Amino acid sequence: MGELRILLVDDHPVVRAGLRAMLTEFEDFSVAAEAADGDAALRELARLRTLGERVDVVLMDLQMGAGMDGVTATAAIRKLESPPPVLILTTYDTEADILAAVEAGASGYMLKDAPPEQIRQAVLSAAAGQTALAPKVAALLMSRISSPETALTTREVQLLELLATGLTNRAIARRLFISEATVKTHLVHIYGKLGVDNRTSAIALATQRRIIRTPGQ
Amino acid sequence: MGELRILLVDDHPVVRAGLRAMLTEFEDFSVAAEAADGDAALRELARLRTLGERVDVVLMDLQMGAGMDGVTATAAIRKLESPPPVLILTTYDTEADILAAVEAGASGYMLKDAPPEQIRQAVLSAAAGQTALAPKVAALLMSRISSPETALTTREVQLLELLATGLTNRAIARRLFISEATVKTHLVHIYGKLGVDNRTSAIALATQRRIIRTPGQ
DNA sequence: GTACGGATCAACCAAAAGGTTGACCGCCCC
DNA sequence: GGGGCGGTCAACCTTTTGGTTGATCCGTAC
Repeated sequence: MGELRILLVDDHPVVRAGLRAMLTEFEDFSVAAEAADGDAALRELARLRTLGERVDVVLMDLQMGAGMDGVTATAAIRKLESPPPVLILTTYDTEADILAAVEAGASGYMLKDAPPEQIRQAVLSAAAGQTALAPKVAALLMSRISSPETALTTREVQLLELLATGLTNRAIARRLFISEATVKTHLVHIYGKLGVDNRTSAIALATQRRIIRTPGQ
Repeated sequence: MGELRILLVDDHPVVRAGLRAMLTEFEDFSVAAEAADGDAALRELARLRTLGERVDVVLMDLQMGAGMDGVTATAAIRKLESPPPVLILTTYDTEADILAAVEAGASGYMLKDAPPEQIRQAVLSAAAGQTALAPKVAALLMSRISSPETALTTREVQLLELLATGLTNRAIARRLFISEATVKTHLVHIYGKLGVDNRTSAIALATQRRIIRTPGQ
């Protein structure tokens, strides 16, 4: 099928340069375009299509400093007609990131600390319509589907969000028009599900897993 | 002085490839060696010295997946005889990271989302024995010295970081080899400076003000 | 050399949070 | 229409945290 044409999406110029160097060195890869965020990626894709140029794989970071994030961009790309496969290449292997990416329609999920050969293989797999998952990611997905009982209820997530802003139990109770006893009950449930025993570790874990946004917005 | 010889320290092969490509493209730079963590960096430095090879600048990431972290490595390098300048190149611009790096003896602090030209300039500055700071970083340091009474001490920031990981006072005390009483004293000072009265709001505020990074690393 | 600030520790008390048991209600699902 | 689950509440007790006062040690700045 000739050379593989790739669209690089990452907000770090250093990383884009690295991927370009790494991918074009040995294999028959070429970089069709680069973008620093999701919006730019969609623009580039549209531009290349009007020019009649092919894009075989989109290599996408999830965390972008500004502009559209990688998950949103992936979902948008997958809604195009005959969309190119999107391979996620990111730093973090958190549950929420992975689940969000897969839900958005990503064809694979690789980590940036992977050796070049693994990344090249993943790009080839994605281009061939196959799924490419980093070993860590695959393991996490497997363990996740086997234990769904740890999921928090919406009320519990709501509590967790207020918790993260630094409110006391009494303040949370007043905010939600419930009693302090109920707040404590919810917290005990939350701690149990997250496997922690105090509010700060609950916040730390929930933030890590992207169950809530970073404290104080 | 001829070409500038650089030691790259970053746990991501992609980033190392990017820096290599970016730095060697136009300027008279050459990559003396690469390392994936602090231990490897020290080994490479020792190896190059026994070979009589010069290293003009160490380009160092702070966050390493495994092995010795960037701050520890920087401090270790600066303890060598006639140590090369260490230029930090990392993703985060939080107070905690910056202060730790400066204290460890870094010659500069740049962010990975900086344009290539800025990074090249910073490497040149560092090699010339000058200090190179990203604009954001410079601003933070300025504001800190202009209002020292509300500024947290490095020890306090360190405590705050441990706090955000969900550790109890006792656990923090053990981690830092100090008594629980001292931890409580520090916390009271932190609360006073931040204008809060409990640990969760301290974390929320410190995260908002970018004194620390999002909890749980 | 002394004054100051950072870091360390202790003792003490008050307040908040953590943990347990048990209970009631409303809703949805077989 | 009974069982399960999510949400609500109370009483009780233990542990942790918050707040205060006061003290020592060690650098550095003046």
